[in-house]
Amino acid sequence: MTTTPRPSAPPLTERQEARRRRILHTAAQLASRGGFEAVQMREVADTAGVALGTLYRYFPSKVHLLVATMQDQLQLFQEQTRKHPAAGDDPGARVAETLMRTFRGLQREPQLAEAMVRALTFADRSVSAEVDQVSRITGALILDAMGLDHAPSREQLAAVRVIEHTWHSALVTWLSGRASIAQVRIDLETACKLLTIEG
Amino acid sequence: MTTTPRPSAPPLTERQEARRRRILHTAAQLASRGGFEAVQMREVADTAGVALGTLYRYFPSKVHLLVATMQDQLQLFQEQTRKHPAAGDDPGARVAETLMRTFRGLQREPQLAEAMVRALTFADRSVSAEVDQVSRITGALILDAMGLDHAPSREQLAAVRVIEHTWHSALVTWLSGRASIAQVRIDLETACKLLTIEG
DNA sequence: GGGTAATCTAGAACACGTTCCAGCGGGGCG
DNA sequence: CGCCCCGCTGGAACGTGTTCTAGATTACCC
Repeated sequence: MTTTPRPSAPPLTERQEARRRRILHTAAQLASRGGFEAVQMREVADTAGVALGTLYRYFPSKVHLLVATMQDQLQLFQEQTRKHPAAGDDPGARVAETLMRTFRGLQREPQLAEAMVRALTFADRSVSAEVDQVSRITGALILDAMGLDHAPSREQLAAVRVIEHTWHSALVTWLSGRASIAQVRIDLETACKLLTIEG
Repeated sequence: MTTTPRPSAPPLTERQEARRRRILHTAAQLASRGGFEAVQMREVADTAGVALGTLYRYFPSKVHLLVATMQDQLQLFQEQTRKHPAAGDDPGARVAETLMRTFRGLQREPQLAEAMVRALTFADRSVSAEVDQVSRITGALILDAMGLDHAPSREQLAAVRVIEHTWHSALVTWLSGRASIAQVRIDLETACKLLTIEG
């Protein structure tokens, strides 16, 4: 569940893996400075030391590139969270706390967050596989935080979906300056009530 | 609450109002055909019979244009809904039903829906006022469907926010082909449970 | 009607995502 | 070793959103 880099593609050589990393790192760096619009494909290519055509061979569009960056970052958060899981006896509270921690992680680089989330929501069908992967990681994050000792019920899975929707949409409203962090917390906590209530 | 076209701007002359309408109509028409990317500013201007500069005077960006289109469409739905409100004794069910109706309305012109929603989620801070207006209409739609005879409680308002998040995000996942209509219905119904439950 | 300021038009120009092409280099295979 | 294929490079070129400019038209006030 932790690594699914290229399901059905030939494995990359070491140099290629290094290139891919350089590109992702450059994208994150540029995004951290100026957000979505500061990630310019020519500049990414130059800074990462690859030709523009090569950049497009690795990531077929700017959106693909930034969604891949989001995958990267989310996996880092996931590892962090597994090392230091949220405490508490209420599953809903643990989930809300975990998501708020992730939120604060994103908040530390708001421009990077803006770039990744804009890409994520702007993505069309050609990126749906990659976006789905992000969604899967997010879902895993939530399920981890629930700390179940058995398989989740149908109701729980439905609740997780709504929490995920709330997470994404709240992120968007925060990034566009239409909601405060406090409001995001309230929204997440409200959605998490679905976990502890028998519908 | 129904009309807030230009909060603090000089009123438009008749010719100007007609131009604005022509532009919005053209945008919706082009979007219906080919979605977001088919709405090309030059073509909108040509078809609407205005100069490119004029188009940009009325709508400062493609995103502004499509968000305004969304406002337009949503208000139509709102009028429809007020004429034929959803029946049923459970507020949550009424809300879910109302949103599903709106959903099916959008489904009738999927390309138009795609264009409007892509614009809505891609919007940056410079469009936040307009996006907020869309959010307000959506909220009103939900509150109408709840059919309250008194002011909504804090918990109810919180639930409405989560329902709205779910609505937006579910719309996005449906448009990008990652969720079926049935799944969207389930997600909305799940979120609507928050209304009938005392937190 | 005349004057003036705002608005509109036509079209060039610019920025950036994306595509394409010609040539080069390195790694595997005979 | 020589050859070939594949990926990489550098750079031109294209499409579309956005901006800018000069001149025509309109709206409005006297």
